[in-house]
Amino acid sequence: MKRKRSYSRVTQHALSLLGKLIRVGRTERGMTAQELADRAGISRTTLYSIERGSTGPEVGVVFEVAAIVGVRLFQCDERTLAMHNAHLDEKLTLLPQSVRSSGKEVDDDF
Amino acid sequence: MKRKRSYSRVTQHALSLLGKLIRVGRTERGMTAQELADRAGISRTTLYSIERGSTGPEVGVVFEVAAIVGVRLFQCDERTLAMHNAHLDEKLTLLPQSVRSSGKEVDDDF
DNA sequence: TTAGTATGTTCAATAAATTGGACACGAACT
DNA sequence: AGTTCGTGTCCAATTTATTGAACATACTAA
Repeated sequence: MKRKRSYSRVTQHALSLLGKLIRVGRTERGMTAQELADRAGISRTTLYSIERGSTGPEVGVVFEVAAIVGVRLFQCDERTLAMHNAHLDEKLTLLPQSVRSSGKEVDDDF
Repeated sequence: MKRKRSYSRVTQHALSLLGKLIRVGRTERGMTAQELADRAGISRTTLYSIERGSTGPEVGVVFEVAAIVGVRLFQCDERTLAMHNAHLDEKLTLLPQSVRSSGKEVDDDF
């Protein structure tokens, strides 16, 4: 079966933006594409498609590259990241483990 | 050649966090995993691995799923996203188009 | 200007993700 | 209680991304 997908504009814009942020970050740090690719453990070809904002590359790789050039996805450091993680774990235990018909609104900051 | 990769903690934490945010968002909206998967045009299996914070899934798909359940990656709407995009385009034209490799120091502060 | 690199971009071979199916288990509803 | 449905998780077949090589172009420093 063919795997044809569509991506919303938000997604495309977000990816395009991320790619540009990575490119700017890389250039500002004086790294060549090859250097950054080596550091992230990927090929220059893949980095190229990431900087182009392609939808295909693996999340892990994209996040890694972003981290290397100082682009923080959640605008916070690792400590804060871990903290939010822990907090969400709590929250997840409070939510119903299985969605039946219609669960509703809980609200939380962040 | 086998593709063995390593992921920094920041990346792992970010992915873990994102997965949890997606799961919380989905649950709060009363969607089943299958519903969200259908909506994103992916299989439940893939959504599962996204919610688990796997590094493998495609960025595009992960971003799409996030968007559907209301998780904003850059903490802003599509308008702002497009604006930042345009701004970065300007910035990119100002930066040198090519980086000279000079064995320069890069600080990995993450 | 020229030599030496960095980048844009393509492509076939290879490695890996995605898929639907399957199953057990647990939670929610009557 | 029993039953239905959502989830956790594994799998082989299929679809896809990744890679390294290759090349042209474009930029930077001498």
